[in-house]
Amino acid sequence: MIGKLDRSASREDRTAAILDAAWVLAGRDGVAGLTLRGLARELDLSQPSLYEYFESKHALYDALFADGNRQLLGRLENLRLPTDPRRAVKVVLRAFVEFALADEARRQLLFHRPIPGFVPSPESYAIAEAVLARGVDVLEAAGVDDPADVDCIIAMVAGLIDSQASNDPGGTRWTRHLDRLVDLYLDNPRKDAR
Amino acid sequence: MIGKLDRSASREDRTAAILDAAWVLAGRDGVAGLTLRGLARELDLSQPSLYEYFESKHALYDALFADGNRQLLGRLENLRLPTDPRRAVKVVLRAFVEFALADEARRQLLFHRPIPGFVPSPESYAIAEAVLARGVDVLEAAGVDDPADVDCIIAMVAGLIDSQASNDPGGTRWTRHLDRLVDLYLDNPRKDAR
DNA sequence: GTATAGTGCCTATCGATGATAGGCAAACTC
DNA sequence: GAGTTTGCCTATCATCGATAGGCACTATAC
Repeated sequence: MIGKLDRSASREDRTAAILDAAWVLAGRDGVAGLTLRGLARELDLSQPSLYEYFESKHALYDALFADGNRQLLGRLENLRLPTDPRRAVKVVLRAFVEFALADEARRQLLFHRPIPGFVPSPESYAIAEAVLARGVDVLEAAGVDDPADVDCIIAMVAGLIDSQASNDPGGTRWTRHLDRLVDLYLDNPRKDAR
Repeated sequence: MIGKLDRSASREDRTAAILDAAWVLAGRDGVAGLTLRGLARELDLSQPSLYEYFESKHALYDALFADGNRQLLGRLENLRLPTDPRRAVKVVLRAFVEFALADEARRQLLFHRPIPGFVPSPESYAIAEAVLARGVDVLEAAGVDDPADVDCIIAMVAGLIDSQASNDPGGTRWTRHLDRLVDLYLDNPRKDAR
């Protein structure tokens, strides 16, 4: 039991408490292992009562998706960035990687589609796009002016995160190469025909 | 209806026919959207009868996983490789990427874990490892002797595939950079302290 | 002060899913 | 030809997300 839902709290606080409990259960049983009955049990609620807060299980996942992306956006916004643009890129990407790898359930929900049929709502996806925009900003400040190079760097970082999480969770077998690969990509922009 | 199960065929052929039908349904409804009742209906079988061939739904997924990896291994083995080791690397990785992107359901099943709780059996996973070993062989022939560099290249390719499938399915926005990035990684091995 | 509407929760139930129990008939084995 | 195995069936189970409908409390309107 995580804790009864405080019936005297505001609706907003109660919704947040449900999300917190959902994160705990998702961490324990996996994102896809989350059940409404289990969540309700932890909150000392009946399962149908959860529908007072989320109109479907997918809506709950959508709220978790938005919540996680807000956490990430907040973390990126609070970073103290070095003045050197290249160092700033490394700080931002490192923070991103560490955030992604800090919570397996959150990583799966935010960066993969572990739930059959779940697609984030446009409102929630907008938060994820704000995160991406923050990364693109820092990259552009470091001289990455070709969108193709941005694509490559994003894909490289995603590849490192996935390999790390899948094959060496908790370790640094892949993430230790982040800074070196950032330098490699920044030093070798695509020779395009602009 | 895909086709009734031929009751006079050998057990092996019937099992293969079930897998073929499962691939079709997975392609239509998604890997996770596959249901035993739906599969049985396509084969003109009752749902419990499928348990004569697979002891659980996860066992069916395991057979699909093995089947897909065998397809991939066969494709890699049949490649005519250029004598130039670097060109050989590009041919192998390109074949890998194209195989992964040719079938979305297969890609998800082989390279992600779209099914909650499904983990490939050791026997099936061994086939996936044989695929990986084939890639490592070709990389080593091209002078990649540091396992860390192998890790980085694998992660890079995985990142390209995932970005391509997620954000531009059917296009070439990421995969078009494969050859250039291969050159980049091969020309810049990790400077280690061996 | 009281009628009305909304909120929050409940029990009971639905349809779908994977899985199991148990039975029946054909085919194979010795 | 008796016994076993194979392959299939119907019936049913527990669990899941979702819905229906009702009860109590609160807030608002008049």
